[in-house]
Amino acid sequence: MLAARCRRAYLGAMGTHHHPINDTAALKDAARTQLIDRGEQWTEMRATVFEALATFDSPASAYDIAEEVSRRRGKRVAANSVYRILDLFVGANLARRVESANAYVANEHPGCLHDCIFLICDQCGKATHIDDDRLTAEVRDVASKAGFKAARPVIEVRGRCGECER
Amino acid sequence: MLAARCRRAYLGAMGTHHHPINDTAALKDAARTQLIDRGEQWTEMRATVFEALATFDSPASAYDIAEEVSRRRGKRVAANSVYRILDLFVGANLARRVESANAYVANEHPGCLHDCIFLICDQCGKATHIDDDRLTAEVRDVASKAGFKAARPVIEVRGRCGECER
DNA sequence: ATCGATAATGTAATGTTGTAACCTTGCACA
DNA sequence: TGTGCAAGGTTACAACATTACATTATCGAT
Repeated sequence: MLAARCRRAYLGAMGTHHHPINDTAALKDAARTQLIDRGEQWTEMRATVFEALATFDSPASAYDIAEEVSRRRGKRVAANSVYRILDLFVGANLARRVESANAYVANEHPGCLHDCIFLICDQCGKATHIDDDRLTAEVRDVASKAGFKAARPVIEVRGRCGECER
Repeated sequence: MLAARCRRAYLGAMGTHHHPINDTAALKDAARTQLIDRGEQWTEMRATVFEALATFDSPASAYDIAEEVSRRRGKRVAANSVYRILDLFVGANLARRVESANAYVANEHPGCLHDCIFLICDQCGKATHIDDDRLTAEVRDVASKAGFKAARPVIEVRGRCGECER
């Protein structure tokens, strides 16, 4: 199962590591399990939002997602409903917010709680996700040395991805 | 002069360092010089926007700034005028955008081009700015190793400042 | 000094992102 | 059966950002 696998990776090494790539179905299932474990419900609506989110290949705005969910459900779903669910997902580590894009991505390894690093291409808009616990620990450390209690590091690198750079 | 002083600090060491604190007048003067050096005009409007920006003690939204500028000029100044000038300032390193707050802060050392790290307090809203070239270089390096050409690292730590934590 | 080119700012409208308040539905369980 | 609560719907609005086009200011060339 995804979460266990990730935990192993997380505990095993403090350096950069990778997560297996998952198809949407497995990812969705992992998300469902994760949410239920937290005592939350896995409803049709939430499932649809998660699926919609997971099928975008770039960070998607809440409005993008609302549109996709509306399409899938065959009826208009308002943005604020989507926001509620996205907030829930972010809180449960099923999704992440990309601050510099006002957009969201599915967490490829639900339940893992790394601080994460996003590389966002200004050309094609795609975001890739890196885990580097040593580096994020350093960011927290620098904050801490400044007398600041870090709750949530936001590390997002804007630039050009390999594809677009070529 | 500020810029020269900063350049020395920047070239001199690749580690954490600090910049002298400046009063608004000196800061404004440094900003003016910096902008003129880039072949841009230093107009009344721009001066007012810069002053307004510099007097906020937390990151200010474009609308906050528009309001303050309106007050100072005694007539309504529209948000888009402010956005234009803020974009110019950001491009000239006179100001920075805080992505996770949709807001702007004056650059305390105009003309310096560090990647910067912000610590933003979720309680009081204040942002403090840290330069740590070693750490930001590492962030760029991690991106680079992933085949990504880093243009602009966004490193913002959300949490509690020393004041609020007490 | 004035003319013309260009840069800066104004005006109005609109698009996008995010929240708040309140209502309805459906389900669990006394 | 009722009643309590979580999820989601509806409506309205607040906050952030951009676009297109008109007007005014600035500056260099003459």
